[in-house]
Amino acid sequence: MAGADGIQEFSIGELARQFGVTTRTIRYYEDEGLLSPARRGQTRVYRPRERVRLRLILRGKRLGFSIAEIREILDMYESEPGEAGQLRHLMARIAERRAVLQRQRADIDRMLADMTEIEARCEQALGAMGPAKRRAS
Amino acid sequence: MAGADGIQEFSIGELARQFGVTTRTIRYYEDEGLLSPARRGQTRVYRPRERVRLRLILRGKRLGFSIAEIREILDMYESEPGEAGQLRHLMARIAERRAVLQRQRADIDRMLADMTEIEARCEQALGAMGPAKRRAS
DNA sequence: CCAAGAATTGACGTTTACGTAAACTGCGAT
DNA sequence: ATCGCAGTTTACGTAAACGTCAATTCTTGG
Repeated sequence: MAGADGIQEFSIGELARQFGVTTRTIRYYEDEGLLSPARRGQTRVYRPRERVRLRLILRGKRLGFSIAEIREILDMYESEPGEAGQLRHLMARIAERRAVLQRQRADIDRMLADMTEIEARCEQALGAMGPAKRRAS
Repeated sequence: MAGADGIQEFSIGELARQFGVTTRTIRYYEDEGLLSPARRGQTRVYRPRERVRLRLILRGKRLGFSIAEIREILDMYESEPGEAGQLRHLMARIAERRAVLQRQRADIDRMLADMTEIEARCEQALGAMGPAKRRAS
């Protein structure tokens, strides 16, 4: 489970269990260029860096992003301090992504507010219902 | 575009333009039971209620929900004050949905924080770059 | 040394969410 | 009348994101 030295290593199966996905999924992400684990012989070896990447991938998935979008986001995380033009381009992409995220946040807030409202109506309906018909507090 | 009386009506094409989707998409949502517009003859007529539903559907899409999840959410919005058991069940589903939304919100906040950090590194790299290499302020 | 449980590659299957094309209908303007 | 446009149904096509074998190899505890 861990290398002889201090840094931790994981097999594909361990990673799959930890994150609740299948090994197929992890290999698929590699095919799509989102992961590139080291190899010991023929076997994949995942170290912290790849683990972090997988965590980011799954975070993106929970937000509904496509593999292509996630690839773009990952590229942002490990962009080298390159040339000025590159940097400006990267900052533009960050701005776009930020805009999408903020819209999603607004959507979530609206939907959460709606849930709260519906919930209140439910509670009120329960309250207005003869206590005989209720079963809990 | 509007009925003889006060309430507004829309054709499928108008709705598609307003929301930036295709008519195919709107018909698909109907096939999936998410919309059920009135009919004038054979032609679909959309009134405010269906328009609101479409707005909710697209909000759900932006958050990455599947058609099935969106169907569930829509069901919550127009649940009739039914029986106590139903109400409790509905409230449980609301709680689940709220949990998902809150997790998404947390994911978004983390990602936004990351974007801010990356952006800061970019700006710093630009600043540390000989002003000769920069092109804007 | 050896059986059994992981891992690997390859390939075909599946579901979701529409896109796209064909063939037809109804209607308002010319 | 008819031209053209918007709408309708039916049906096949497709890209994305894996699922699901199958055949093979690795490696590891006993």
